Amino acid sequence: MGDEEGVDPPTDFAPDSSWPLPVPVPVPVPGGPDSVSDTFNYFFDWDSAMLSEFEGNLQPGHTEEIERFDQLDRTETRPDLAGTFSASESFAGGGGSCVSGSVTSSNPGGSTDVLISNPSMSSSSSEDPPEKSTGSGGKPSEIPSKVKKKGQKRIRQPRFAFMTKSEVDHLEDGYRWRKYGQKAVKNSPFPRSYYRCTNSKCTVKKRVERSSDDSTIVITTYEGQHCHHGVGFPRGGFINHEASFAGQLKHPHSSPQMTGYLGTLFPQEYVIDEKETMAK
DNA sequence: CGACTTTGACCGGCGC
DNA sequence: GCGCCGGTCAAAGTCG
Repeated sequence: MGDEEGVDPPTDFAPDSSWPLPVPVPVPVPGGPDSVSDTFNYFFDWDSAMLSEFEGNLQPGHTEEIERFDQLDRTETRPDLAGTFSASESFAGGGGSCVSGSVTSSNPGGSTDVLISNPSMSSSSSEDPPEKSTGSGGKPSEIPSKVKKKGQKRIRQPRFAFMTKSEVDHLEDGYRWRKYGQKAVKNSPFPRSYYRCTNSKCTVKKRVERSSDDSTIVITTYEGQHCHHGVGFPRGGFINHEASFAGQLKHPHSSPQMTGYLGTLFPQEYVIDEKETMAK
């Protein structure tokens, strides 16, 4: 009945519902801008990662993995970790937003709680600020025009970044995004745009910026994980090029169809096999 | 009219 | 302690 009527995420992380976030092509940014290099410090064995994700989703233990992954994310700048994580460890917990923290919930009856359950979700929840009361004691209740939830430490969600060669900054990925900010980044002539999933129950965010090294390369960093289907998203269907992208990665050398598919949907010149391209 | 983008300001973390 | 910088907010503007 209603448990899978489209809007609500299925009870649990079914492979077709919670997208393993796009595709973190393991691209070591060449000389990378410090702002992103940390993200790229991870070198996933994406093949395994994807498999792990799909297979592991249904396992009850993924909760722990999520937390673990979250920790990994926080260790970001540890080069020693690069290439050390096995995909199953690092990606299986790709979970983020909708589960972060406590997880999942899966709340068969309603997905709403899922979001709120995350104590660390300080940044978002803008939709329904429960009570930012934390006033932190510093600010007078006098309406600080821009009062933020203080006192709460911002814990980042697991992030995945990938580079795509494209002329457009904002690539279609099957989800609707609302831009909530743009900032000039240091060491880069290009601004960085901040997007948030328009789904009120979803706190996934993504940053989009162009590589200062190669302006044709768009660096997209996802934070969190969708807990809903993309727009017009047929269950299990790949409409999202990033998802397709993922599929492509699973068969980097034997999926000509996917390549064609991508080409059809997205005229831009996407670099699918960046492992090769960037490796040069 | 609602949804989305733009943009300036604010806040917190971090390095010096 | 101070300043820089990334990230976010929210008012105003734009568009369909």
